[in-house]
Amino acid sequence: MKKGRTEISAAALTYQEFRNIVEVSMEKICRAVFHENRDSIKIKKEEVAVKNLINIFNTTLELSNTLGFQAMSLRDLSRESGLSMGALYSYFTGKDELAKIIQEQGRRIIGDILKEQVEKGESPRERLQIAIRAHLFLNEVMQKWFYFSFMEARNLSRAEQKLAIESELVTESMFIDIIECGIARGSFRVSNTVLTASTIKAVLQDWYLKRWKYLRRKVSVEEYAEFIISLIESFVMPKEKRAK
Amino acid sequence: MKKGRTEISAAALTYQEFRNIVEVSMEKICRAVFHENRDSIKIKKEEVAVKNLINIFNTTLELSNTLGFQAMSLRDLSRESGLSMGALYSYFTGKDELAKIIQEQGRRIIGDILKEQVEKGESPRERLQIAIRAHLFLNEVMQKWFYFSFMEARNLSRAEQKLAIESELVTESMFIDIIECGIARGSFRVSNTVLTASTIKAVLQDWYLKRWKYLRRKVSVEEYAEFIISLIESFVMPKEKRAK
DNA sequence: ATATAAATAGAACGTTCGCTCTTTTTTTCT
DNA sequence: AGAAAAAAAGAGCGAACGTTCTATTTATAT
Repeated sequence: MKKGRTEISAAALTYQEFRNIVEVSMEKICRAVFHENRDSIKIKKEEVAVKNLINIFNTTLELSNTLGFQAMSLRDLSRESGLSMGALYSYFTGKDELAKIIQEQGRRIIGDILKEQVEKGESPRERLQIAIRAHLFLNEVMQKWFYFSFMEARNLSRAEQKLAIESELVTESMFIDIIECGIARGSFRVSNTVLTASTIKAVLQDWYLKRWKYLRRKVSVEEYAEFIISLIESFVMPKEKRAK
Repeated sequence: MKKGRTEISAAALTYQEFRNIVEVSMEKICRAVFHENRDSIKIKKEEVAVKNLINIFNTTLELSNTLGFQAMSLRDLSRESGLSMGALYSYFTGKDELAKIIQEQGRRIIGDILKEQVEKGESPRERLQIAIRAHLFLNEVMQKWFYFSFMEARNLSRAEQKLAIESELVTESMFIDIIECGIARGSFRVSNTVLTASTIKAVLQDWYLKRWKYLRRKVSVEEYAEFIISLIESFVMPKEKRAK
């Protein structure tokens, strides 16, 4: 058994297993984007479209993470992706729509995977642990997307901003539900459920916002996950219940 | 005594007192900017320069917080500040320098105030409480600056980025020192000092990164401060030592 | 009141941007 | 192999940007 890992959540995925799930999701998502936007995408053949969409999304995330989406010109994207300006415009109708699609599809992957994972847990404690690990592993695997999503939210349309905010609150609600369930069952004791859930989100978010820091210090995502779990459990659980 | 406020840190400032300190600092800082850049600023009279610098900085922060600094054109800044393009360029040599000056002066205010406040505390517990409150109160008063500083760090020069990172690490070191001192005196017990300090920074940062959330929920900065203090103390202090 | 200095105004310049459109290249099908 | 369809290429367009420059207005001093 891994250091610091409690037996209680053996059902949860490891980080490696997570990587594969997301890898597969990426292609599925690009295929979905292709089908949903058949009218605006000028490409007919699915294989060609999916291949280039993956390229475009990845290159956009790469460039946006260093320059910012605004500062990234479509000429930059053209050069780095190897596609001409004309070719790019066969895959989306404009720069704004490109950002919109990336945001939407990312939210979809994340929502699906998180929900699926958390439902595996049975006790509130187990669900809390799984939720923290799953969230952090997602942050790690899709780090560029999370960073992009957070930094570029300002430049979206009002409607898109609402969706991003809603998405944040839904994830937070997941933690609120887990905590409330734990309180009802007598295993948790919390002074302020909403602030507690909000704080959990904040420390999880730090993983992708300050990745340079954790990289420099050689903190692994598993190590960080176990630390955050111990921090939160020390706050929400009476000491005698925390023994393994 | 305020709800949730422990007697131990009566020496710490209230939020209102904090507001005044920063208000005064702003004019002092603009006066310093004027004197330090006398060669590049084309304005001769100090009163005129200081008045317009305050205007320019505040308008820039206002616009940058909604649009982003990149997306803010100098024509936007001209319109909103009431100064013409020509006038603007009498106060700085270019858009990049404007961002640089704002970052530098903000760091200066924050560094000065934080250090001064924390030195007031005597016991590690008191210093930890003061540091958390001071940091949060600063985040609140200078919220637009913090948001600007975080969001626009990518677009600075390499040298400026180093300074921003260094500044983050210095603040973190302050928490590390407090915790280590607490451990040495036997009042704290922590599994990982660096990660603990890092986590404190993360939850403090959330206050200005997600201000919309706390505004909507009507959480006051004082309430948030007391919550974070209770969270951190439950993690770093054995239960028996936390009694008031 | 007038001359001088200081500050502001805003048109003009060169560059780069998002985006379009026609031409060329590649692929597919008979 | 050759015709038709699909995809990629990249020059070109108008708009907006940062920046500069000269003309004009405002303040100061004699």
